[in-house]
Amino acid sequence: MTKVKLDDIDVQILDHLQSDGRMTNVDLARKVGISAPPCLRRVRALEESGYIKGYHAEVDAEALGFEVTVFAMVGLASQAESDLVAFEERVRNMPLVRECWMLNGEIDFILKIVARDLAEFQGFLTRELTPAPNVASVKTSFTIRNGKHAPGVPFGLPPRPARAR
Amino acid sequence: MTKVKLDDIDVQILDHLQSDGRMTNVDLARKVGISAPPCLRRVRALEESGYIKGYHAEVDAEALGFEVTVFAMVGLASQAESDLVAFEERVRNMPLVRECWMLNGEIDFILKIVARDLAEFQGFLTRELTPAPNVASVKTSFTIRNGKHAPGVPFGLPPRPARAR
DNA sequence: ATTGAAATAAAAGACTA
DNA sequence: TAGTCTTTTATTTCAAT
Repeated sequence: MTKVKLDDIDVQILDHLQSDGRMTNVDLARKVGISAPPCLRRVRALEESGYIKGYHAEVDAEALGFEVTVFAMVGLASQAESDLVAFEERVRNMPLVRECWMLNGEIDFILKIVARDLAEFQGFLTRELTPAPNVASVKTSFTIRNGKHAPGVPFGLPPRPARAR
Repeated sequence: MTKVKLDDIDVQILDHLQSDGRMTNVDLARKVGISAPPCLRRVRALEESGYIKGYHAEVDAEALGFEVTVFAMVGLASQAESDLVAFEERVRNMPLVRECWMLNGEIDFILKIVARDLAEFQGFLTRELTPAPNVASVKTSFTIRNGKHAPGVPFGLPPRPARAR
């Protein structure tokens, strides 16, 4: 099911779809230099093998009334694997938590939280996140503004930065 | 150009496209309960007014060989607005920096950095980020794994959590 | 595995209500 | 502003190389 290796065209397809997920297949095919049918087959294969996990419209949070974005650093009392998994499962059911990453070092998790306003965020923090089982510490940092929001991964780098030339 | 107010159908459209950005207009129209042409007109209006900023394929970073995701907390020497903007402009030209948020408090910026491997990240950190003008401090936290990655904003919440009922 | 052509389906536009 | 009809364009399948 999973393709063994991606060739250069596959990577170009991923790069283009990462930038413009609604590009038509004929445009995509033209840009990567093959005809439409094989291009579509490659896209389907990339989807089925999991290299493409989904497609999403990027919305303007502020314009839609979500004016509060906060990063929360969460420390847990127990770092047993089952407790880490339980915490992840819990945040998966918290709509305001948009991203959750497990970190090394002192802090156990970093969460990206999006709320309509300060009241909504405060209610979430004091009634849902802080009182959650096993949560030992929560430190929050409010975002002032977003300076860059690039999707996904940095294709188009030198695969290995040449060390000496 | 910008629509004055979004009605319930517009919000449903945004919610659906945020979850599945390649849904066909016919499917979308059916799900929100209107016919295809007005649905497409709404989508175009949402795009042109900036509520929809773009569409992106979500790719599997690890499967594609990007095994290092790091959050970096960056403090600047000068927080004059022109210097803040200059830093944002600089990270916009760093492909490994995928997101940049300005924060309140001690730390000035949080960056999400994606690299293929530790060597690539270390090279970036020591040769590009730390030596950049005005950078006073950089603290990095490596991610162990991703527990949740939801796109965009939490539609489908009670618009105001009822305070008493 | 790609191409080129045919069939199907969706998107875009004109018009009506 | 929504809906119906029509045209255009894209997607998908299939035969052939």
